[in-house]
This record gives sequence, C-alpha cells and structure tokens, in this order.
Amino acid sequence: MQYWLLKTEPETFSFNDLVQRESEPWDGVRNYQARNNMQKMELGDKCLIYHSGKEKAVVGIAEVVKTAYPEPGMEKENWVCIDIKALNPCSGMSLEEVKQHPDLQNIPLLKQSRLSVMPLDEKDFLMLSAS
DNA sequence: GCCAACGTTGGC
DNA sequence: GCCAACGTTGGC
Repeated sequence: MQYWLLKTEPETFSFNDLVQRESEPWDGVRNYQARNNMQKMELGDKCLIYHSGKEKAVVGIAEVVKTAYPEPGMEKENWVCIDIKALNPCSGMSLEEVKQHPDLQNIPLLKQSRLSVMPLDEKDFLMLSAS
C-alpha cells in the first residue's frame, strides 16, 4: 500500500466533482516527475486530494482503481493517466498548518510546490488527512 | 495582479 | 552542453 497526494484546482475539478462519479481519469499531467509517480501507483493505493488556489487544504481521500495507462490522445507523447475513485471527504490539514508542523517540513508539498503528484509515507498521510 | 520557483525550448 | 527566453503553477 502506497500513499500519494494529488493537487487540483477546485474550480477546474474538485473533490466534490470526484464524489459525483463512479471513477475518474486523473489526466492532463504534463510533468515527468508527476508522471513517473503515477506509473508507480498500484490498485488500492490511497490518495489525498489537495485543493490549490483559495482553499489550500487537503479535502478528501481517494483510491486508485486503475493503474497507469496511456492518456487518450496523448499516446505518442507518452503521457499517462490513472483512474481514482472517491472514498471519503476529510477535514485535512491546510497549507498553513502543514507549514507550522515540525514533522512535515520535508514533504514535497512544501519542498516542491509545483509538483502535482507526489508520494507520501503512511505517517504523513495520516497526519495530513486530519487537521 | 504580482512574483518566485521551476520546467521547457531553442539558439549558439 | 550551456543559457536566455518564455510559459506555467501556485502562493501571497
């Protein structure tokens, strides 16, 4: 079991949008590091959904229901997507809280603010999912 | 709206 | 292979 954090702008696609669907392809990722992370995902891996923009907080938990496959229309460029499914909303940590937490200073969310798909360890996943 | 961080592109 | 120019992301 691996743990991840996925960033999204809620105006574009929110956790609430995810809840309304059976599952959803996580596509449009155009960053190699993020893509490589997606390719490591396995069925049942847990993903925190983080809203960037105004909210800047972890808002829900999802799970991987389909491992990496070529993104439709982007096969030549080797971009991939995965499918996820909402598990439950959560009142997770805000960016502000993350910054103030001494044990979370090294997570990619702070270290690499632009990375949209990043790994977490279990401990960090648990902390981030509850504020 | 601005800007810092960062990735990509293209000229050399 | 280097680096300037440029585009994008995301926080402020």
